[in-house]
Amino acid sequence: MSFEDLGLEPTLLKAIAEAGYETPTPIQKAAIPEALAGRDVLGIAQTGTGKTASFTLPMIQRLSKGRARARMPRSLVLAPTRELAAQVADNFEKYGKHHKLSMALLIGGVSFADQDAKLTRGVDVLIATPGRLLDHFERGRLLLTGIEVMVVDEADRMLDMGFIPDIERIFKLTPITRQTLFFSATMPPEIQRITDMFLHRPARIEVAKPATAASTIAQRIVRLETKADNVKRAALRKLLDREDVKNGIIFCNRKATVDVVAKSLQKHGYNARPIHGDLAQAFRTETLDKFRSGELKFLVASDVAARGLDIPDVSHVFNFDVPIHAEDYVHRIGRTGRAGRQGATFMIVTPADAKYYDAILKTIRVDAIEALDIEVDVEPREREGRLARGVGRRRRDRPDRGEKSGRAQNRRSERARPEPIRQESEQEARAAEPRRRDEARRNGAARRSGQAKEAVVGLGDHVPAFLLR
DNA sequence: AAAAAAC
Repeated sequence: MSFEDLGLEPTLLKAIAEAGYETPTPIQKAAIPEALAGRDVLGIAQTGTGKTASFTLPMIQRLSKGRARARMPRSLVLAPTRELAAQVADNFEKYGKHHKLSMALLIGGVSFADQDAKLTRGVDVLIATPGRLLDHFERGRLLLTGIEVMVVDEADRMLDMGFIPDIERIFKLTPITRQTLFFSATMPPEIQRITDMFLHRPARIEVAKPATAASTIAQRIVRLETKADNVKRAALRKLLDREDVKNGIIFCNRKATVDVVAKSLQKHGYNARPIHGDLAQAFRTETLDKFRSGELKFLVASDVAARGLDIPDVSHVFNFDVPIHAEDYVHRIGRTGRAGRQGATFMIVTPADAKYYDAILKTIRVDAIEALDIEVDVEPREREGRLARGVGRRRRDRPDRGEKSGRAQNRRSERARPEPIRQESEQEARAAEPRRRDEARRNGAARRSGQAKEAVVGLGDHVPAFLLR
């Protein structure tokens, strides 16, 4: 079967051919005809399955007829992270090159005015992260009543990130006549509830996971006797030197560790740059561009880069820290060995990581990881790296149990909160942030005091997993 | 023991 058989028009077929694609992937085969017929689609698929094109192609075809009006976009794509949103925008550019569709990318960290100017001119395709989209909406710069097609990408990740109330709200701002294309790698109950509520008789399309890690990825670990970061960094350098690395991603659990490791590697003469959510968006974009083009060899990353990012051809993945959740390990190592290529991964494991490492072994094949001996001639420095270990990091408040209302507790704990030691980050300083944190605290309080069965305002009955951790 | 997302 080829793209010609899916019902796509000649101009699109031309763009697909020019991009070098010949055969549609399973999700494209199944989803494109349904979407072209105007049906809602529920796609259960992971990244790497060709899911982005399965919604951009039919959208371009549908939107090629008609014109956008000022401040009333005709379609909307929601993505969980800025990088993923930008990637969807690239996809529209690639396949829409022979159409004159207008497009706007609404993500945080970049100029508001430019985005607003585009909205004023009218856009066919709006691609956004939920926060910035609602920001524009609340300022009255945007109407969602003209939405013909709405796409939710990586819905289960949005759930993890606490975006579901926002998604629900955005759904309610769009007309019920819209076509909805909804994608998620898994279907936890809360996602099921959303699809039951907002999708109309969807075509349910489930595709197999892309080839599992074990086959093309060589997984190895390095055991260290200490968790001291300076020793871990020395071990990392040894690894980088002994391997023939074309390019590699080095994952750390904390943003502060990402910064320290990247700085340290640079100091030792390695071509490395950090990427995580506290860095300026321009820097994030630039770093990713350099990494994709080959100008940058080592990307030191938080889990912002673990999922979904389309970076073809990474030869190595290094886990500087053992990820706390086993599924993150799978996502991290999945950055290499893509499209049948060979990939190599290494992870530094210290005695303190035993519990998390065991959980990972249970998730993947137990015999899949090979241990490697590395000589490290560096003495552990325990006191070093205050930031890297999160000392002085602002703690999330723990509301007391008791009969006080959630609101009263919030006010009390707001006052009791100690001054943060380090400077507030970009996100933490946001004016509306307390709203979401209040919600989280209220839900957390209800849960802890055993009232979890009561419906939770704004989140439905389900308390997202990240609130319970 | 975390990260992600809004001037």
